[in-house]
Amino acid sequence: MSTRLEILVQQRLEKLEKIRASGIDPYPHLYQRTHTAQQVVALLKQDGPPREVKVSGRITASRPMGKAAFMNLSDGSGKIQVYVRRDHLGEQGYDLFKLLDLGDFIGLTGRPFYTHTGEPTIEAASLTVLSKALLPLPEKWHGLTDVEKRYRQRYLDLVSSDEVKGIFHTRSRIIASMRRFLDDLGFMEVETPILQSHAGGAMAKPFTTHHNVLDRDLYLRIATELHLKRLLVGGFEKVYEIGRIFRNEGISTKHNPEFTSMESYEAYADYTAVMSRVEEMVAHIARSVLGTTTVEYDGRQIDFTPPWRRITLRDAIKEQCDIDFAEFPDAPSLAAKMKESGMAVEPGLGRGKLIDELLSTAVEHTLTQPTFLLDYPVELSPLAKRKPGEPDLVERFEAFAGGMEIANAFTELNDPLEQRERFKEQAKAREAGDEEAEMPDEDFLVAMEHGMPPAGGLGVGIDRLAMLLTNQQSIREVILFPQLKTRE
RNA sequence: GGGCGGUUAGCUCAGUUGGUUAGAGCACCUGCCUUUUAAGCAGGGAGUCCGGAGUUCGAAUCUCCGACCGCUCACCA
Repeated sequence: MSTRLEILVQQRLEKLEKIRASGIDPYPHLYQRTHTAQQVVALLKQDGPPREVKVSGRITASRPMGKAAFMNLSDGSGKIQVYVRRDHLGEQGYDLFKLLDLGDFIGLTGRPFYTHTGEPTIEAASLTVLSKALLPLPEKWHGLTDVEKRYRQRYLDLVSSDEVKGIFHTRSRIIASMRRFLDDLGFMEVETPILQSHAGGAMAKPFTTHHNVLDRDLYLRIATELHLKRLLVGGFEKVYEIGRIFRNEGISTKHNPEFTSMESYEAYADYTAVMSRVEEMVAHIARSVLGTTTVEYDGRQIDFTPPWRRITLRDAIKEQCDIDFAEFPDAPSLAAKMKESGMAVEPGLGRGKLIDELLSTAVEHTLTQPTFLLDYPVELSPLAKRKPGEPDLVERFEAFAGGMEIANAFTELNDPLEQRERFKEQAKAREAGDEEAEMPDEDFLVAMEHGMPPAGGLGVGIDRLAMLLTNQQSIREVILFPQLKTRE
């Protein structure tokens, strides 16, 4: 800590002591306001004689003028100007005012009025210190622009930027709107374990942790899928879970090691039913949160109005790079074709991974408008049901918008014998070095052997949906406390 | 993990070819000011120039090593 900051803190500590010395508790327990800042502004617009109000908030600006001063007081609703006058407040009250700093929380009583310039203002009759701040806040005009500091000390970012506050408010409303949409359709929200002995339900590397008393390694979940399906076995026909998922993979503008997903499962539905559900849900959320289904993202308009474009993965790849993967029944021939088209192909990849490669390198970034890609290779989807008549494919779709995947869904595999076979294939891939291959989960298989109804399942990336609906190009702008390296 | 860029006062930023004591605005302190609003006027204090090593008579500036951040590529949702 530099000398200069120490001086600023020392000055505030001295003021704190002076407040204490005058018999005032600078950190009192309770202050019951009668109005928020916004309510005071509304009150002033009404007719009738102004009545006294009691408000509280943080001092965010101060303009002293000798024996009077104006302050800006910010609370959760907005800000209101405060006028303090020695004549009105009295000697003692004005002395207390002089011991206040930017950043302090105060309460005050007074009558609202309009100044000559028309600013809604409260003339303070009494001041109460609610919390003395010891450290200075970021500069009032530019706020906090140091990106690292914004993430590490998000509270300062929030204090100094209404825009940032707005993004997280919107995120909260997106999730609330999603809950309401699902609840209204009769879905039941549930909670399943984050600590798991098998990290299944997705192709991803898990975080490992350890339970001391049981002396067992556990994984942080990489998906909620396998537990939600157990609930289908148990007889809950429409369930969903909104929760944190952990994946031990790279960090980027589109990836955080922990992120929020919504997974839902509906008995007696298939992926076509889920598809309409997704487009309706996203349109509903956009409408209820933003008032429109057309949003601007990264300089382009995205229209979420249903129906969204539907195209098979095969056709989408054909469209972008003129490769029809159906014509290449095995990995070597597909890899050869990809190399022929000038693509760098990692050796040893299976056919499914090659197709995934085509999707992510050639197709994904082109999908600005909401698009469903349908029918994925079975190797990539060990938990999805095969497409009738096309044994290499499963009934699966992914939804894209703004060049990002935002949802993944399939008709759920409910044949326990086939599921067991699929797990075996995944185990082989894992032995061959594929760390992302599905871990066989015997307990889940036993559940399925007791009978799982046909069902449609869905996973939505909530952070990415929030990015799209708030026009943010980095996932860190929609996660309050994104993962950063700790300084050594 | 690779490439490129960045890190200077509490905050936002300048800093010339390597050259005197590293500057400005906000914030802070003192004085004046009872309708201001990025209040104003006058004065003042405040720095581990990200860390370390090196080159040099002399380094915020050049070189090397390291830390962290951003963008981007690869992996992933």
